Amino acid sequence: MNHLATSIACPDLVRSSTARCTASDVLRWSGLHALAGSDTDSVLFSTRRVHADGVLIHEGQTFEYLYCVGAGSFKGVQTDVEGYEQVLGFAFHGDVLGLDGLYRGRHGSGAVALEDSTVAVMPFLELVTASRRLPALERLLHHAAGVELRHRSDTQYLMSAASSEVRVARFLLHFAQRQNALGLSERRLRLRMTRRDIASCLGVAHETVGRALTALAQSGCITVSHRDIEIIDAPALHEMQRVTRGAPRGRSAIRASHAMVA
Amino acid sequence: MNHLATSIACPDLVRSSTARCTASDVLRWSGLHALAGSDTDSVLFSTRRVHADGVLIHEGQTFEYLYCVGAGSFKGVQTDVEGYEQVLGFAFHGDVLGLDGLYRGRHGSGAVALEDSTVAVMPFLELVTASRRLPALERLLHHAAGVELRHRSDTQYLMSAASSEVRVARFLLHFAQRQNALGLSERRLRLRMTRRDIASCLGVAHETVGRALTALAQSGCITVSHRDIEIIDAPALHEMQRVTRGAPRGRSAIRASHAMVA
DNA sequence: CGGATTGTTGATTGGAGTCAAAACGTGTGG
DNA sequence: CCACACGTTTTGACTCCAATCAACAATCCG
Repeated sequence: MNHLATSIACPDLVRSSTARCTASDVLRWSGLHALAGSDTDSVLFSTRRVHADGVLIHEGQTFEYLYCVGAGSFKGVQTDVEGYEQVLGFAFHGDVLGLDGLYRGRHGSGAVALEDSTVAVMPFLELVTASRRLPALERLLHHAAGVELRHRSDTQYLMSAASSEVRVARFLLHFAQRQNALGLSERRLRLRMTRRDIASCLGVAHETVGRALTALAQSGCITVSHRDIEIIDAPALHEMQRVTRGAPRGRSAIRASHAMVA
Repeated sequence: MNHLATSIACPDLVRSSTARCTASDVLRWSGLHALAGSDTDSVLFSTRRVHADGVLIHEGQTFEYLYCVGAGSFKGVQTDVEGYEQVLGFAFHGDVLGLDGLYRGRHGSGAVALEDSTVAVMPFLELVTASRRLPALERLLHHAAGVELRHRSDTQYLMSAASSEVRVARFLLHFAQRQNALGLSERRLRLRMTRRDIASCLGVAHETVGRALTALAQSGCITVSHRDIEIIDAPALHEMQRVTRGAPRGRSAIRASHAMVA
């Protein structure tokens, strides 16, 4: 996967300070295979290894780099004055981290590795200037922003569910969908994060996440073994996940489709 | 504020199809005053009026335009299969709508006007090509993405609060802060949205929003009259808003600052 | 004026937060 | 290799907050 074009020949033992990857690699990681070409092969990024629980981005840090996850996984966090750590979301292979630094040149949220991980380090200003020559890099940036916004919406959707069981069911389905998009199994899930991280992200107590998981297991939807979860009855999970807050009493959806503006 | 440069002389009766504004206007609306110059004066956008409850962006619509709010306000919505309308956030003067269309070229969420409003219509592809010549437009795009991501984080923070009263207090403070950033009063707030919209955004029942408001009023923090809210005791509101889920039991914040990776 | 939407208030009840304790896993150092 | 400490996970019991249902008042429309 790594084109070590001009670099050292021992891929496995490359020092993190010297390891490099190309923009084409990043494009492929992000799912933009068609945009990887000979021109982007010549754009090199350094890579950085982050061990489990290591901090890739500190909250409040000045914005300099964007990172693309090559291997491993991260959680996005925001710590409030009380020291409570709110988990904003999770990032996996191909996701770009650090985009919130676009606001006022400071990272409003941090990124912490859930396991030993590797990222491509993309200096933002260089990326921008290079993107004026290379539309592929421009597309990469826009795509990354779109994906990030999409993930935020999804997370809000998770949190909006009324019951905790529904939230957990949605979380599992969402997780499975992302795994599937990466070519992994959508049935066998290995959770990289703790129950507490999930709980923070869903806005419930961490005990509640556990209870919801055992409840879902007892109803036959899933099996749970530590952090390994297997989805047994996906349709049942989907059915469970549908229940939202309140009845669709208003006809707001209908009204909306009427209220089209020319 | 609007430069009706070459247009008709009766501003109030201008047809939406003919009204125009310049990129400099949009830059100023977004707070990027320093970037507005003679070069951006020559870039024209058409404007569009949307009456109250009018739909600016339909969910699922193909992505063509970005919109910058010139006057009025909007809510971002996502309707699920059941017809339940989840409010993702609110947009005011200077906010850019439609960025979630960057993901797969379709708008994942819609935008509905809370009152009669006006937006600048920016064709995305034209904006991108123009931005290669004009760094100011490039900056505009990045700034808009940063602001959008910031708003999403803020909304997640609102929803993460344990008690409903805290959520509402945070919502008011957040709202006041945005009003203040626009040069409006941070004490006198006029809510443009219904209690139900707020409730959806905060993830609580709409009755609960009302109860929380009356409770905050009875404790002397605020006064409430319909949709007009005055913040009487801002420090007390801040104090109220601090309470988060659970005690700061772990030393995660401390550990994080130790776990710096080179 | 009348209908619909919005907002408020009350009574009830279930669900989830909280506290507590124990089982389980993991990694560390003796 | 074992012992120990620490974090994670699970389970239980209790309490209370907020969802829900319901009725009503206020407001905004045409």
